[in-house]
This record gives sequence, structure tokens and C-alpha cells, in this order.
Amino acid sequence: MLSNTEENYLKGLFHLTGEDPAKPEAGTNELATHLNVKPATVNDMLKKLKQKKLIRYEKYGKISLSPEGRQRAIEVLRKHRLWETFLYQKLDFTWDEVHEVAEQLEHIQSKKLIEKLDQFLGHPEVDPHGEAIPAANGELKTQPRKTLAEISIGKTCKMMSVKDNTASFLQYVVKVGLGISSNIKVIDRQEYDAMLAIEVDGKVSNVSQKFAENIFVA
Amino acid sequence: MLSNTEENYLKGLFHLTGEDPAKPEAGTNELATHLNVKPATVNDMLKKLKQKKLIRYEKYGKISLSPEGRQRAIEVLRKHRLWETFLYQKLDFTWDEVHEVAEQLEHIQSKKLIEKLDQFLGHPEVDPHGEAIPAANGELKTQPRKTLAEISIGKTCKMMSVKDNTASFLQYVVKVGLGISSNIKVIDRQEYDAMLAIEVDGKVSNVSQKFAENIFVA
DNA sequence: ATATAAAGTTAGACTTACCTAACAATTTTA
DNA sequence: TAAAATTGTTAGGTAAGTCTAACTTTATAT
Repeated sequence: MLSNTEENYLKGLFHLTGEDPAKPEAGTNELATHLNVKPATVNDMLKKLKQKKLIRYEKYGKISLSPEGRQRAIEVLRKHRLWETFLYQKLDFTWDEVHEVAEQLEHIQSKKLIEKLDQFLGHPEVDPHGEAIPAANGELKTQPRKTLAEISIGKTCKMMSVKDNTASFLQYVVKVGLGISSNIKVIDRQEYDAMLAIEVDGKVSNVSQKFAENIFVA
Repeated sequence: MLSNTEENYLKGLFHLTGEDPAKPEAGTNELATHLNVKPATVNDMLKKLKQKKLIRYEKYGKISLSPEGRQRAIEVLRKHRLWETFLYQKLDFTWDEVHEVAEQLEHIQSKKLIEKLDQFLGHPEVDPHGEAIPAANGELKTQPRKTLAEISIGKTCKMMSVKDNTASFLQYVVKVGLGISSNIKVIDRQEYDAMLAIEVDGKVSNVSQKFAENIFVA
């Protein structure tokens, strides 16, 4: 049985390394920043997780999840995304409210609960942010994804999901008129600061590079 | 903000003292037994809870909840019973499975979540064990209750709720053919060991005094 | 009414998860 | 390639919540 904290470290590592095969390793500082703790704290936990065979790690080396650790991380992710879907679909939470509560709910320990919840929700494939929900067996559909920042001028794309789940970002997304499945046309990109002019439902907005990098499109 | 542990101590105290005005105080050992920790551990926590003004307590004296502490305990109870109802009604958990998972869910911190859940469930008044669910404002209907052990021979009564929520007891209750709203006729009571002969739906069973004391009837 | 039993308290220790401060290794860059 | 910057590690400390062992107070029973 893993503690909530251990689960959060595995989830953090998965977020930093597991989703993109191009960057399969993370560093101590990087993980510390992501989890809002100090590097020394991460270092302690790395020893513990290594000893439990959940990560691969050597002193001064990079960190990666073991198959077992990855599996555990995906289980937590499954729970997180199912709970988000529940809050959004059944309890009328908004897009930007679900993440925080799901951060708590994802640690509830009950195999039966999560399978019944999945069934109750009709086996959803994506969460309210458009992210794929891992299957009960741990399979996770992971298509290569492009961000809005990579789309060339004049092209139109469809918003699939968001990378950042913070309330402030999501509220901003709504303000710009965007949502899952929105069609976005890239009108212009400033040479100077990579600001993007985009058109959504006939409305033109200017968004930053940082913003564009957090919108996944197809 | 209270920790899960602090919430559990308040809940424990409420269980031992708050439900029945006849016994408004508890002791250290009693609480320790109820929470499955050692008296020394309880003693430490009592100091903390007193300092937070959640309990009344003097060295070597009895323990009781302050109005604030009682309020907090009832909030946890409300969450516990709403989650039990959710698991039972929406996720097809059985009677004896809901308690354990609700012990975890009751600590999720989100005012909005619990009010939305209450709404989603149609503002239920009792949980799957027949216990009253406290209202959002903290009001708790508390009728004087009788147990099956107090019913005289020949009388018929109706099962309202159970006192013990453990899986083993609840499974036993089902085995005897009992459930919320069952009509129970008391056929006989042994002088020797207070064993009770009861009739439910035409079926006669013999149950112990201990069993009968955990069935609330009207 | 006093001895024994029961209940309650204190002191000291352990684990988890965190911190700061000092130091070591590695990477970057001038 | 050596100095500077970054990254990672170690040592020692704290708070929460638990324990055991020894002790004190209160309650019970003859």
C-alpha cells in the first residue's frame, strides 16, 4: 500500500516523463518544483521509492519510473480522471473546479469503488479536459500530440485537450471562447514575442506563446 | 482546517457521547478502545483538541465535545452518511460494504462537493443503515431510540436502523432475514442468557442479547 | 477504610514527510 | 579548460501521530 505522498511522487514523475517517450527521465530539482517541495525532500523520497523498486535511480543520475511504478502512477491517473468526469458530468462542477477536488479523491483506496464509478459513468474515454482516461488494465491511449504553438499561419485545427489544469488557466481558456472541440484558425504570429492571433467562432483573440503551448490540437 | 486524525477523534467522541444525552461524557481509555489506539496517544490528542477549543476536558476528568467540536463532528457524520448513500444507491454497493469506503471519503474537503452530492442524491434523510443524515445546517434529528433487546415478549416492532456498522454484523443481520423496515415479532426470551426468539416474515430465528442491542426498532 | 484494580498521565522513542544550511558533483560558459 | 552556475546530496532538525514503560490518580470491593 502506498501513502498519498508516494502516489503523488509517482504521479509527478509520470507527468514529467511518462507521457512523452522523448523525455523519459527527470531530475531532482525538476520534480521538487513540480511537487512544491524542496530538492532535499525529493532526495529522501527517491531513496525510498528506489528501495521499493518503483523507480530507477542512481546517485547524481536521472530518475525514471520502473514498470511497476508506472503502473501505479497510471492507476492514480485513472482515478483522478474518472473522479473529474464524475464531478463534471454528475455534480455540475465547472471545468476549472474539478482538478482540485480530484486531487483528494484520487487517493481513495477501493478497487470496487473505481470500477463501479467507471461503470456508472458509462466507461468514459476522456476527462473534462480532453485527456484520455487509462483503462482498468492500465492501458493508456497516447497519441503524439501537437500544441497550438506548433500550428502554422493560416491553418485551422481542433482543440483536443489542455496541458495545464490549473483553475486560472482554464478560466482564461473559457474567456478566449475556447473549449474541447473548438475549431481554431491561426491568423498571425508575431516575430517578436510569438504572440498568436487566433480566430474562434468568428472572434479574434491574441494569446501568448505560453498559452498556446498548453493547448493540444489536432 | 482539521486533520483526518482530528476529525476521527471528534467523530469518535460524538459516537460515544453526542448521540445520547444520558451519557454526555467519555473517558480516555474508552476513546482509545473505540479508535484502536493506546490511551497515551489519546491523551496527547486531548491536549491538542482542548487547546483548539473543540473539547472540554480537565486532567483526570471526563471528556465532552464543545459546541464547536460537536458541530465539526456532525459535519463529518453528514459527509460519511451521504457518501454511504451514494455508494449504496448509485454504485450498487451492498449494505456491509459502504462503511469502510465512506470512512475514507468523509475526509474529502470541499463544501461544494458535499452540497452537490446531497442534491444529486435528492436530499436523502437516512443512510443505508437507517441512520439520520444531518442537515447542511448541522441539525440532526435524534429520536429517542429503543433496541430490539428492550421489546417485550409477544410484541411486534419495526426495524429502523443498526447501531453497529461492521461488515460482519451487517452480514449476519441479512442472514437472519432482517433489513430496514422489517417487522419483527419477539416470540420468547431465555431467562438464562437473554437469547431472543424472533419471527421475521414467518421465519423464526434465535439471536443473542448482543445482537438485539445493535438493532434499533420502533 | 484501605488495598487492589482500573483509568489516566508522563517521558522518551519511532516513522513519515517536510525543512534549512552546508557541501559535492556536474554542467555550462567565457 | 577552468571558473561560475546549476543541480544534487547529506546532516541535522521539526511536527504529527503513534508506541512502550513507568508512574499517578481515582474508583471498587471487601
